[in-house]
Amino acid sequence: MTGDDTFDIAPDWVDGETKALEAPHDHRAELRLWLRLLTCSTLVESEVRRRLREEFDSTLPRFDLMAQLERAPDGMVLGEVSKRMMVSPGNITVLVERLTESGHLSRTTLPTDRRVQIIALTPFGRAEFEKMAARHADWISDLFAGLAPADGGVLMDELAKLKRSVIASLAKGG
Amino acid sequence: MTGDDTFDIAPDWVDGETKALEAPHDHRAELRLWLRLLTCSTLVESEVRRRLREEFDSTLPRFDLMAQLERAPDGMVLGEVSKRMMVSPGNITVLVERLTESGHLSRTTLPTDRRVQIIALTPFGRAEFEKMAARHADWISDLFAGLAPADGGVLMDELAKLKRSVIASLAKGG
DNA sequence: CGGAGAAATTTCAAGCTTAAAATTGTTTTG
DNA sequence: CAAAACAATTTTAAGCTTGAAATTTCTCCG
Repeated sequence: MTGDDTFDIAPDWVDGETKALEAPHDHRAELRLWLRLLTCSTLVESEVRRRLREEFDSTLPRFDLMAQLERAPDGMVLGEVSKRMMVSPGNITVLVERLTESGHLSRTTLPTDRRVQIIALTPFGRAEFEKMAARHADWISDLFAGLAPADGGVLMDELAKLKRSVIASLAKGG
Repeated sequence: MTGDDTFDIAPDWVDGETKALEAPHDHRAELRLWLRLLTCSTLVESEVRRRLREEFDSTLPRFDLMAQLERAPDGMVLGEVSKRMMVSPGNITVLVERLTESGHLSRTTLPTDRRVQIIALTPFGRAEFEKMAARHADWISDLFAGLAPADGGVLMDELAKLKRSVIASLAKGG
């Protein structure tokens, strides 16, 4: 596919614009960038999963769920949690089931609308989460320690631009 | 760990000048950076998964496996694939099973060492993969289109630094 | 040779994830 | 008011993922 000029010869009925759309653009730079981004986040993420399991016998999804609830002392509606975590509603159902069994979460049906489930951290769940969150912050800090503060700032900015690009593309093309 | 990445505005205080704010236990900058990184890769990754399913009735793990095999015309040992993909060996077993059933992969036992399985793309598998890879490159290109080439370059460099930091931290003894 | 140990892979049990269908409850409308 | 539309959640079926245990096959050393 590389070093191949097959596509330079286009039928006459292909106008400039169509040809441009169909020509094999060089997407290598974007692909490499994407692979590198994915590598970084996979490395960090699997290390975090490993340590959550080893130190707390817990999982990342559970940690994330509790993190969402931490800032909502009065609890949160299931659907809201699902949206914030960007996962399917059915997924939340299972996680909540487990965390309720283990005493980390409480769950209430809203009296005024019995379709709605509200979940919140129990005092026990909150205490457990705080332990985990403190360790989690340490881990991330260690993993990122080799990055100079200035580089961290640049990375924040560039990732913000990337995020805008991705969201714009999703909104436009779906 | 997926999440809202609430911090959309780049923090001006993350730079060399304001080190005073970096108290010993303040890990907020790293946490925010990590959340943003994760948000970006989650956004891209789930879109890629969605499209692989919709357009090809396939999955990201299968695509990744085939991608590893694409540049190995003589095939690759299972363990090598597992290392390169950074997933467990048992995982590869299942993926290979499915892709072999569907005719995308061939699998041979090495005659000189019957413990060793060698897998390779079949011609059909290669053809299918090439279709998918072309589309995949287009998707990534679109998603990243809002990022100026210069920003892409900066991002590559900064992610390289981050990757080094993470790997160094993992090696040191996390 | 023969057994200990190492290496490659598979199996297993448990958990996560999703899309789609089903369920339950509420609201709107004819 | 009932029926239809809508909303929140759960269920279901399928697939991915992992760590640990098991299996098969080699290799090495006495």
